[in-house]
Amino acid sequence: MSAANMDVPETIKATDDCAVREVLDLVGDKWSVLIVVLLGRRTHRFSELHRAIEGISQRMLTLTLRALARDGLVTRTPHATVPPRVDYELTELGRTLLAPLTALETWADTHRDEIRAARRRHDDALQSEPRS
Amino acid sequence: MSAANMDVPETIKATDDCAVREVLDLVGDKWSVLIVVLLGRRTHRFSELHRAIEGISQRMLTLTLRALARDGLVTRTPHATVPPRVDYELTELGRTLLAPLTALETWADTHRDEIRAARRRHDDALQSEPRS
DNA sequence: CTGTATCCAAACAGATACTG
DNA sequence: CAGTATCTGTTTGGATACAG
Repeated sequence: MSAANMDVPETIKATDDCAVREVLDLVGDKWSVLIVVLLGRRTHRFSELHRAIEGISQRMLTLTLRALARDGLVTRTPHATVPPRVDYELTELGRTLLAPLTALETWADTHRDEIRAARRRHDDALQSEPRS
Repeated sequence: MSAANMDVPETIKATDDCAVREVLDLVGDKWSVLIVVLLGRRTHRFSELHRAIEGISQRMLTLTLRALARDGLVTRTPHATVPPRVDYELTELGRTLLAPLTALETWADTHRDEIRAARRRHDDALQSEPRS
């Protein structure tokens, strides 16, 4: 825990003091974490990312990278070559995010089956007792 | 890490093998983590959550709770009293999520200022060199 | 190659009114 | 009290065409 839990305020404002919300606003979208994880492995250029992340559109890749750069998680390095080439790399700040992200990933790996089981159980229950 | 990182596949499919994506699909929305954190403190009833989470609509609270219940993260316990009363509680699975969530929260707390600084720096740079 | 611009469809989310 | 139903506005994201 981050020191003592302060006062443990009874009321939480989503837009306010909640730190988790901030992270989620940063990387809670569809593609950010994938990009961060990929860049955690090594520097990638635009087209590499585009190929690596199956299903992402050019538009979303651009937008997501721009947001990550704005938040100081990745750097954008254009090379004045022909053809042009742009490298994306994790910043120091971005690299620090890898650890907690990995923790989440581990959790997902560990409990993936439980979640699926719970979901099946829940959905089955709806089938057997749609008796209002 | 969850054992050896497999093959470290070069290509990641967003809908596929990425475990992080699964967690984010679970709690990556606007309200889920807040609810999980609140329920991590103690059991809450519907109206308590509604009051505690400033800004959430009844609709979103219902939908989010339903999703969390479906994924096996919270339990829903209706009491046949007058007036009716429904208690929401974290499941064992839900409680295991608190740790990685806290890790993220800590990260956010720690780096919040850096992010804001990076954002300002970035936005200022756009002001000073809109020279195409 | 690395984007931008535009258009459009679907998902998301709030407000409000109503029900058991 | 604890929802459900509906309607609507906003946001998100893909497809496509085009540009430096």
